[in-house]
Amino acid sequence: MLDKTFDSAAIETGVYDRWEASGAFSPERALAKDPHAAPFSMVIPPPNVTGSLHIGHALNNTLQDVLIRFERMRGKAALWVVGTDHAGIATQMMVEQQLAAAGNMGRRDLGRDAFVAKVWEWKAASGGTIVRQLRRLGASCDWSRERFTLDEGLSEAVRKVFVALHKQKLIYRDKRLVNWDPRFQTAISDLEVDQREVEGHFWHFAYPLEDGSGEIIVATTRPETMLGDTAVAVHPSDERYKHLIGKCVRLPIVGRPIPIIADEQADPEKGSGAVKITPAHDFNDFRVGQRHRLPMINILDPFARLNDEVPPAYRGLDRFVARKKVVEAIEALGLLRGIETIRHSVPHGERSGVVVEPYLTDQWYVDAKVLAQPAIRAVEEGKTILEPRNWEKTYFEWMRNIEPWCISRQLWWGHRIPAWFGPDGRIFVEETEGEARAAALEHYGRDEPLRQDEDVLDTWFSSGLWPFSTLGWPHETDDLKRFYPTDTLVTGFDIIFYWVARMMMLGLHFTGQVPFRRVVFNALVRDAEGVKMSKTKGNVLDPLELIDDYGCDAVRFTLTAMSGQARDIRLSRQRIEGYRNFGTKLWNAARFCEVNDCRRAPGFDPAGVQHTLNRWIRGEAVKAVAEMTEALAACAFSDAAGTVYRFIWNVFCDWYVELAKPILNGDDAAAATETRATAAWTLQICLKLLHPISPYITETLWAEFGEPAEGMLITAPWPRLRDAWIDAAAEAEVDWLIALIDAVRSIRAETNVPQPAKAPLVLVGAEAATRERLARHGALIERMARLSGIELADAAPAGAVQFVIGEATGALVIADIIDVAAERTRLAKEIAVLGADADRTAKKLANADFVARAPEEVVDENRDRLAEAQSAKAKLENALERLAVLV
RNA sequence: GGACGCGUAGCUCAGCGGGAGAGCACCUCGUUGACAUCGAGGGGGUCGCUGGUUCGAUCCCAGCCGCGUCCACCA
Repeated sequence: MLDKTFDSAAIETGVYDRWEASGAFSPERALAKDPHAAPFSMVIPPPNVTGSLHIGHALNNTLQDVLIRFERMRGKAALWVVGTDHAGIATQMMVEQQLAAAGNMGRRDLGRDAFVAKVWEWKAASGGTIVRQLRRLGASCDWSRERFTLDEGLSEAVRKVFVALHKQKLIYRDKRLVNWDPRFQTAISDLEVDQREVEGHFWHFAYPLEDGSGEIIVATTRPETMLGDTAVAVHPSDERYKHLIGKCVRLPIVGRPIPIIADEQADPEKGSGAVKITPAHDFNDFRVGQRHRLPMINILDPFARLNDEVPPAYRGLDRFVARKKVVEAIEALGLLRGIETIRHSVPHGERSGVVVEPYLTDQWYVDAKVLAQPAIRAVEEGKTILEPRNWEKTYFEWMRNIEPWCISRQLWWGHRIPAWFGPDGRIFVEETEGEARAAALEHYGRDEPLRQDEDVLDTWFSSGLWPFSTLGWPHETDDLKRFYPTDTLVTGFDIIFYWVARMMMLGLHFTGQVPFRRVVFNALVRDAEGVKMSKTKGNVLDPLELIDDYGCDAVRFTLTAMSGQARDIRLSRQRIEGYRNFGTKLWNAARFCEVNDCRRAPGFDPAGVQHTLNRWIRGEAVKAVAEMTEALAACAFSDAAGTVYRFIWNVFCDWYVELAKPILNGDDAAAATETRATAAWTLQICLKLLHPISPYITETLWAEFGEPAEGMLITAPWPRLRDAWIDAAAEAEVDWLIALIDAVRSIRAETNVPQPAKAPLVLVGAEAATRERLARHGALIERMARLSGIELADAAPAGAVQFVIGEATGALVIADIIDVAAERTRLAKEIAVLGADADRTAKKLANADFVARAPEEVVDENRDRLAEAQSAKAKLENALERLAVLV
């Protein structure tokens, strides 16, 4: 017996464990049943191991779970690979903070091995948070295949890929400017740099010419970099400076003579037209420096403090302290020529939040340009489809202009780069130290000490291998053969470059196949005001808290329903509440079935139902299943949610159940029996259709209303109904019934007939077919429309309120209650509307161009519309006349 | 500077060539045996603006206005 009230918390407990114990999450189950079951595979965007489930994860994983549950029910060998990402910087930072907070030794004091051990300790103790939370969300991923980007198998894949790319010269070492994060003292990739608008200043400095013949003015937003200037550039065709090219200025403070050079980099339109060149600390200046073979003076240490390349007074100063001091010194020298306050964008480390510095170091790079070509082609050729399709343009744009990818990080937590340096700096890149030694021995002819590269790889390097490394690559495993390429990747568009593009490049290069056939980008979740949720803003909605408050099913349904093609979702508690009510509605519909003994009838065949109502709902079910199947197959999640919502609430509950009541309580035992079985059958369809989105309530109800032979709902077969079960006659009849009941209800409310009062209905001008329908459903109509009886007549009785239903006119006899003036107004309004419609349509049909050019069915449709409007108008006009007679 | 997206009912959004829909909110009525986390009914929109294409434009095209995001650049 179902509880009277629906309590999500009560039904959610235990269900997940039963699913997991049943083996439903693994594809082996489907394969045992059918060894030829088509595979369907997906890999989870691995959440950071440090993470906890935020609303974005909730959305992303709900959608994946909807898909995998749907495909599983469709009988596919459905595999959803799960796992976590070691998240280099994020994790290292978190453990460092915890060490500091606990008053422990810092990372550097601890030393590398001890620190990394601490991180593993932390991972073992607390790394499982997000994984537990995924279970809470109902995610039906295959835990037996859970992976971690730093586990042994994935590490093997990483080493293999690195070494192979190195041997193919697609990974190389280079000394060039990188984005340096002074907080973490590591290089970061271009993608990890955020441009942030800040208040700043634009300082104009005069650099005196060495021969004392004058000065040249340059401008900068970073005055401290002048200590590393090695030239001043002017545009070659700039007449103002032509005579100075080749001369030198004496760099203030430093006293170093530096040349005035001609380079296109200098823009005559900007500032003075002359620009200071600091090759070691500016990306543009670096290129100028290369062109002119200028000295590159690195003036910073890894903490962005000034180093020994600058005058003693500045050494060891923080860059911002030095900045102030340089300005003061320039001013004291009388060389400050102006200060402007400006807003400009300054590069910040996205994780550290500090200003990053262009910094000259040796780093490892991937030649992304080469790897990008097949990845571009695969999308051009449709081997991988990005949805919504307009993301393909963004993808192409980035891929076609891709820059070398800096993959080394000066961190400790991550995949250590498999490169060993010999005493002379020669590098041996091999998968193991043993192989590196062997290579070194061969090269040197004797055993020389080797030192492994201290750096680790960018986290995205290992996540880039995720779709195939998790399936066992580089080994030719059964999983790899069966499940690669994966089918669909559901992810956020914010990581299209970081992750999707890299998986495309690495996947294609190492497997020769695309990593996934379809990428579906889900929206970004924002708060009700459209602001991106963030902890600092305090506008986060915690999905776990929402699950506690409204139930997992409601949260999942809300996220699914709101995940349209739009770029962002504005989530509010109110919205979730609405969908929580939807669950309650289904619960109560099931209770109705229970109370009315609508239980599955063994051997029931929907093909054989006789009663109009049952033939009708059978057809509605066919349509709902078709729509739902199409929507889910196309990842049109919000359409799917809308379809099942309407079918359950507006079709099944609002009409089928209501219309079934008189039958269930009526005298026709055969009809009642058939209706019980049909109701139970329809409820099963409802449960199946809703299950991918709201798995808990449906699984719970399935325990009572499901087919025992089909087992748990999670693995029950998706409904396959016959189109032939759509019965046009039944559809027309029930549509008519609904229209009639709607019309009566509407009139009653508009004319303020008290809710409990009953009135007789007179139908005028009903044709034979309508009379038959009336005979069949009279009792039902009386109940639903609260009528005291239905009669057929040639004319409406005086004082009745009239309305049009098909070819007939309905007359509600409520003379004792009627407000004649109000009724006249009502009729006049209706007539006016119909008249306007008729006029417009008539005008259209009078247009020769329209009749000649519009498709025939549109013209016919308008003719019908005109006829109907005219006929209805005439009937109401007649009613209005009779009303006048009455008065 | 380049790219993408969005402006439709009070709010959030769907529709994307043939007289605009949903949910929530609002108003009225209702404790009939699934459900007041409900039921019945209702009000509310020159579909951002201006042109163009078309027999016909919320829908297609162009321009403009407003909002958002990403990329690049800013000595």
